[in-house]
Amino acid sequence: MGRPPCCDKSNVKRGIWTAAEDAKLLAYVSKHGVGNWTLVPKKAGLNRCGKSCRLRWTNYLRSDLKHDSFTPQEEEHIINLHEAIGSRWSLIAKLLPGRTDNDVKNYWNTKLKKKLSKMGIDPVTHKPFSQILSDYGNISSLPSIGNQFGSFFKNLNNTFVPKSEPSSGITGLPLGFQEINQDSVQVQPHFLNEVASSCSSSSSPHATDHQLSSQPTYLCQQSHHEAQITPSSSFNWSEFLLHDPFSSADKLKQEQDFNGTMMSSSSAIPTLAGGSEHNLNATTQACDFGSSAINIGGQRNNNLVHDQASSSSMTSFVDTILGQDSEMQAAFPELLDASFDY
DNA sequence: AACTAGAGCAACCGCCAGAGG
DNA sequence: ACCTCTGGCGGTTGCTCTAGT
Repeated sequence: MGRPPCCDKSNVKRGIWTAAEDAKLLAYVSKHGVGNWTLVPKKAGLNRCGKSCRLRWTNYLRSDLKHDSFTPQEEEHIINLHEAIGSRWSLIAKLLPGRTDNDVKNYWNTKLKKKLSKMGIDPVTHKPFSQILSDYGNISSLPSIGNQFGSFFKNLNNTFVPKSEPSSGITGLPLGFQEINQDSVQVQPHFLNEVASSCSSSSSPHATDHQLSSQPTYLCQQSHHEAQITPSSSFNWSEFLLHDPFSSADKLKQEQDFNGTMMSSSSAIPTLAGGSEHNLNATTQACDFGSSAINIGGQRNNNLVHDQASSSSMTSFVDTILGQDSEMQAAFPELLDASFDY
């Protein structure tokens, strides 16, 4: 006999939240804090599962959330954090102020996985496809390898098979993925050019400002003592990052500020690859983000609310709600400071 | 204008860990 | 030690929107 459901699903509303429900939840949480989520729907007058309320709050209603699109800097950090710690979305989100695990997860699944595949990088291992192939030698033996390379083959099929050239060495691989030798695998420049031109994003003239390093390394998360593979042909993620031609000056400044704060935190990232959960937590907690409004693991910063409300692309309803929230915070700072801890 | 496919995203599901009795 | 409950997490689903035909 399994665990009983947290609520009677036949009697609770499901699906998209209405503006009225949002308002009720926001008003309740602003006044009382979160506390026991199972009691929240009842006290707030909502016919919802407590779990659903918590999710709605954490993923949408929190005033410290960004509702605009991901910046190239954020994208870069997601990629590197995923490389370091895998699909630990909540941890990754904690290192990206204003983003939720759901945001990051969705963005990864819809955008970044495809982008990495286009670049010839397996999004699971962050290794070049060619490296994976060379690791396992004869391609004809690969079907027996099993699930480990499920994503690899899927991505390989989706991305490269239509472009494969029969004359290139390994059957089914494009020229750009020719193995140079057994010890070092090069991603050839012409291939990178092809990838870059096939991507919707364009190279940013200031891309080098955001490089993680001049020679990105590929760490296999599944093996912490794995030797680092350094492609001899240098490139950086920023070459492939999204570029928003409609970025406003404000947004650019925001990105610059963000970059400045994130760079300090990213310096700690490489230690995560081979580190323990303890190290990760320590890094997370130590991460202050300087001018960022969020203090991870600390207290809510009320100053963010106004900026969020004025700069985000939220609907007028949400703007209104956030405005009310801001007023309530101003009126009852001690209440909120004591109640919020995320 | 109508239809379709794909992308994006909000929400749900089920599992797990930890706290408390 | 065991059980129950809750919060949190990652994976998945399904709805909505948009671009293409």
